[in-house]
Amino acid sequence: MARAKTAKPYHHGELREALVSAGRKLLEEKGVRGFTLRECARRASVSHAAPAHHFASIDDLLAEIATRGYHELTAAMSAEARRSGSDPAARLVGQGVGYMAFAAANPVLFQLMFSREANRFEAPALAEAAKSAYHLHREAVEAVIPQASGEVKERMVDFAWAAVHGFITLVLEGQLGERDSSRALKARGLAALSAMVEAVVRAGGEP
Amino acid sequence: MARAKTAKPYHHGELREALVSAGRKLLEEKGVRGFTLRECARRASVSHAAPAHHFASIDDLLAEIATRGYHELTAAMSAEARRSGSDPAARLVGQGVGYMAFAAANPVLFQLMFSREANRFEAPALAEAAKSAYHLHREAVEAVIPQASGEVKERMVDFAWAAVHGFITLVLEGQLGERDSSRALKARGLAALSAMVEAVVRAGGEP
DNA sequence: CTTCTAATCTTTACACTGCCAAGTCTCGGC
DNA sequence: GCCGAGACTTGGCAGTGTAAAGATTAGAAG
Repeated sequence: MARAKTAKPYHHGELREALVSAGRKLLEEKGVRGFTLRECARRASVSHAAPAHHFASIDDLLAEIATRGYHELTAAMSAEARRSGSDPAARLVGQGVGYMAFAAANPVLFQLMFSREANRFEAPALAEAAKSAYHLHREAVEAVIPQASGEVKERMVDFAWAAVHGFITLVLEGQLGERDSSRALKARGLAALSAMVEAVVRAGGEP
Repeated sequence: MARAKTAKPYHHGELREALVSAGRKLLEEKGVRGFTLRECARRASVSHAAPAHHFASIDDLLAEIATRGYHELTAAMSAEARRSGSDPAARLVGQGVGYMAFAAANPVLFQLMFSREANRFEAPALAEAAKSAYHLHREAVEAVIPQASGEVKERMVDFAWAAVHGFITLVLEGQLGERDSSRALKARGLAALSAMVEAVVRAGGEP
């Protein structure tokens, strides 16, 4: 029988993408505990069992969302680093700015990415995506202290990441006093980044 | 009618405590998403609706668990600081050790305490408990750099906490390479703490 | 163009969840 | 002894994840 043009087709066509996109919004709105497969399906205008053909389980969808988050995070970091010129220290600060901007724009996703919930469903693609972000950071730190020993470099890579990541985590959760986390990041983020880079330079320059 | 001694009494007696205790274990076992009110009730050998008389909702129970987590965290920090003697720098390192030990022993709870999920609870007692941990830390940092300006102190309080917190978060999630997070914390935790204190002392000593 | 297969989506079903309402039991004060 | 107030249970409802089976369609094979 002929179907009216406005009727929705039986096959969605890009359901996988639609689910990831809807899921991401839902995640930011309701948090990890409020995240629901059926609601994702609803927002994609599809039956509640449709997602099963694209994701084995709800954790599978969350893993995919987290993986894309890492890709976006990596992109944000390297884009901001590129904008910061060629000075290694400036580039490291730039990467940090990109890191913060992503976290501020996707706070719940950011926490999911760095939570046990994410790594639990062992997804190789997720681990891979996380690793590439790590390597980007490692190179940026090592470029700032090229003359330092391997041991010191190792420590400074950890230290720099920890300082930035910890700062963001605490701000996002409102632990550092400020109510508006986005404003707080802008206001104090650069100071935190500067302190971090300064500490790295000092530790790396004087053995 | 007379009841055998072995039969369980109709009134539990300490159900609230039992639920908190069971819930805490369940949380570490299954994660935030696997946490279930009915399973808590089951583990306390009680009907599924019993918890309602002690906690208004599942978030209420989670908030209570998180609140106690903060109390324990504060206790662990100050106990370890006390063990570290009177030198401010040593005490600050000690507090960090206590912080790390708590996080390593209760990784899921730790993440819950510092997650956006916890902010949705809107529990005054939770906020209060978090604040007291913050003040403990603030005092320890300020004691290391008593001559610094208020502005610098402020920044270093944030910086020190961020560095420690970030380090733990990354280790717990396995981002820093190591598989065994407990081992990684012991192996590299002290180095991270030393780097942090050193940076604070330098920034506070030279205006 | 027809046919057939595989992929996509829907319907139905089941065990589970949080929470609400209405009962049952037991303790503590009168 | 009684009786009210809590503490707890049973039963029920809407919502969840996911498994099974049927409906629909796209796209290849003929």
